[in-house]
Amino acid sequence: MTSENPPPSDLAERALGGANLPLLRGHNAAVLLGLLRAAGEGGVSRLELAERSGLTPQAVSKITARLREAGLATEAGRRASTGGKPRTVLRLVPGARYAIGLHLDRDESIAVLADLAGEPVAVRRAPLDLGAAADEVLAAAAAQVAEVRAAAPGAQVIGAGVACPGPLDHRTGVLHRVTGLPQWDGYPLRAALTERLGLPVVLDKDTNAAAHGLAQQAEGAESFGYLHLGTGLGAGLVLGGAVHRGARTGAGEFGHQVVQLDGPRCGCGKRGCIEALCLAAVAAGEPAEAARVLGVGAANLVELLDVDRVLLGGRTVLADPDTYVSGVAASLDGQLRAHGASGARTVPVEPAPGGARMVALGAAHLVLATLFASPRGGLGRARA
Amino acid sequence: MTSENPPPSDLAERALGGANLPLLRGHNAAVLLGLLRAAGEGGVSRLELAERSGLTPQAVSKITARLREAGLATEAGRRASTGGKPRTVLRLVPGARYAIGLHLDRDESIAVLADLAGEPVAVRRAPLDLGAAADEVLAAAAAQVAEVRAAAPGAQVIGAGVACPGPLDHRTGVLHRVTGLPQWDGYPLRAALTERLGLPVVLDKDTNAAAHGLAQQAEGAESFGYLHLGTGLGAGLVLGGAVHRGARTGAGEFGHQVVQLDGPRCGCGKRGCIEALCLAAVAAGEPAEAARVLGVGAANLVELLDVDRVLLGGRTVLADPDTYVSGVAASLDGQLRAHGASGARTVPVEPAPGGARMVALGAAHLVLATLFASPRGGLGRARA
DNA sequence: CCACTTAAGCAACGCTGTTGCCAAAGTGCA
DNA sequence: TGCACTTTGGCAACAGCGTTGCTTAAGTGG
Repeated sequence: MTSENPPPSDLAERALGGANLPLLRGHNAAVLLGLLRAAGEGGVSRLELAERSGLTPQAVSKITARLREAGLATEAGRRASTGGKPRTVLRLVPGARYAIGLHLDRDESIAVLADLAGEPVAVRRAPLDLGAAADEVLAAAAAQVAEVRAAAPGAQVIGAGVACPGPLDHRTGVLHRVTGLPQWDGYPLRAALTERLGLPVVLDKDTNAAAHGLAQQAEGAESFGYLHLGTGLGAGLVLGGAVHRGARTGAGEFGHQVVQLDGPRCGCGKRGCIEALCLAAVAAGEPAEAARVLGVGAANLVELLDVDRVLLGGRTVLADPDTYVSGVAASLDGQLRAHGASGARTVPVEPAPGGARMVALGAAHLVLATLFASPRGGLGRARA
Repeated sequence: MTSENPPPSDLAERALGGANLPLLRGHNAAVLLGLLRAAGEGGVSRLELAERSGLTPQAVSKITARLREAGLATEAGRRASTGGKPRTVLRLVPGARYAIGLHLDRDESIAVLADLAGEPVAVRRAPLDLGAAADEVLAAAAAQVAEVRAAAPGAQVIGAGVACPGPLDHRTGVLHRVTGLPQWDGYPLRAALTERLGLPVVLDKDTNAAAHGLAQQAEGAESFGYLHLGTGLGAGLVLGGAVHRGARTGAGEFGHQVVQLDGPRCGCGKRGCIEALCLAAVAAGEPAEAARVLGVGAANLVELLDVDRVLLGGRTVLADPDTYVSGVAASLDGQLRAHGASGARTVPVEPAPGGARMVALGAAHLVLATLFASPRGGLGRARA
């Protein structure tokens, strides 16, 4: 790769659609990088890359040669022979690039340094008062980022992904009214951090960052809903392999889905919101009832969007994972079975792996994603 | 266009991702065709196509020359001069290709012949008993298709889109248990019709076909929910310009969203489904209450997916559009305003245009869509 | 009538993936 | 040990894509 790829996902002021050769080149490079990442430490041979990408073996040879020249990939051993010359295995070079992930939560912040393979290289966790002055918060965040960068001196860091609670605009990087923290309303966090860190910054909701990270890890998880039960209740949606943010980054408002017409009033002003019902059950020490309600909401989500699975996370869930996972699964199954009749479909409910740093790692993945292409995206397949 | 484009959206046995030059060529041709269609009868100049696609003017000249050679586009007058040579206007040739749209409903079927511009050229409406034997239904459908084809003898028909109620698999073209019509369970309708009609066939749910058609018509309707209230209640979802079908074409099960925990039992076996509540209100002669409930469900959908607008259709709505549109709008607004606080966002609620033949026309659009590219899809924009 | 402006095609070009061919590097049997 | 065979993967030539530089076409306006 003698010249840099055009960034596959940019600000995208307007999607134009026309494609030219440099774009084609960058796209194919991103596709192969995506396949290399998916192969993990085991690696892939050139011919396997050709099969999976639809490119010819010769094209794969050329493109991987550029990737190796750029230091992004390397040869790593060879397969067993099947009667002829054994296949050479190619592997991603994890240390070729790094990305920062920063999770700014209400009372703490977590920063990670992730390598090209998406593995965390360094993690820093520190208390944070998101209600403090903006400059104070930015300084703390910058210091934390500097600490994780110190873990790999000289590393080529391509950007920082920042995950926050509450409504925000992913495209402009501006925060909206974070519940209970009015001082952040309208604050251009991405611009401020870009300047402070000297790095490209992407900003997203915490649930979206988590969902994005989970989408990279779970193998065939093309579509799922990630339900986050913590101080509030939110969701991240992955549809067709990509995070669905909606027209204004507002998608995923799962907590204020009404599941009880004219039910008890919620803090948001509506009645019968699932968040109000769930949190009331949690407060009353009835996690089983909370899980039942959550399962009904999950069933609504599954039926409306036809997702493959449901993942659960957040502090409340992490405190008692078995109760929630089995409770939600039972409730969800009951709903689907009642409805499904012959369909008899079951949707797996699982705890989201990764623990507390999952959101920060997902934020780092948001940055890394600019280098890779998911198999779904792009023009389609090359060969008829 | 000396050789045929590779079909941009095919069976897609597996999305591979790699792109080569023929694919690039077909993609750009599809992009320009999409822009030509969007321009309508007014047409577009080459330079405007270049701006909107991101391609260079010279590339647009070459590609449009191929399109003109293939008969898909033509020159149509010129713009007023701005001091130099006036721009030549290009326009789609509507009669260059046609597509069949077939809506098989429970008690009637509607067939349309649509031209390249998506306009209906012929419409046939006939009673149909979907409960009859498969051969009988197929014969009736084939006869109806022959009738609309007769309206344009010699027309080049590229395929037929077929819209059905109930669950089905869009990818394989197999019907699942259509409510109340068990004989269709597992029937490979697409394969049967492909053979019978001698045309490529795409099969989709009626609500998806409607949503797809509406997505082509409404200008900037990148994302919306189409709610269909007829004998049942369903939805078609358009997210990011494309119909969202989910992993198994099961998305859009809006009617059995639970909005009343432990509410009245629904025919599906669950409790408090929005369909049961709505239809009960309709049966009781209380359309205002039905609209209120529908509005709560619409608010759930809007908040979960962050769509731009809500469209209403279906027989029940068509019978009393004003009541439903204003009732749902009021209910939806109330929900969003209560929640939104400063956001104060309003989501327009509109009746779906097109009347009874809308689903059939949308089905025809499903076929035509294989020729066009939406501005969102593809690799991105060409020029930095 | 002529200078100027704008549109659009021609020709040469750089670069993409593709094709045909050959060297490299193994296996397995004689 | 040697040789036939299989498979991998690079080299070289190539067709075809959009791009660039330039020319021609077709208007306006003084």
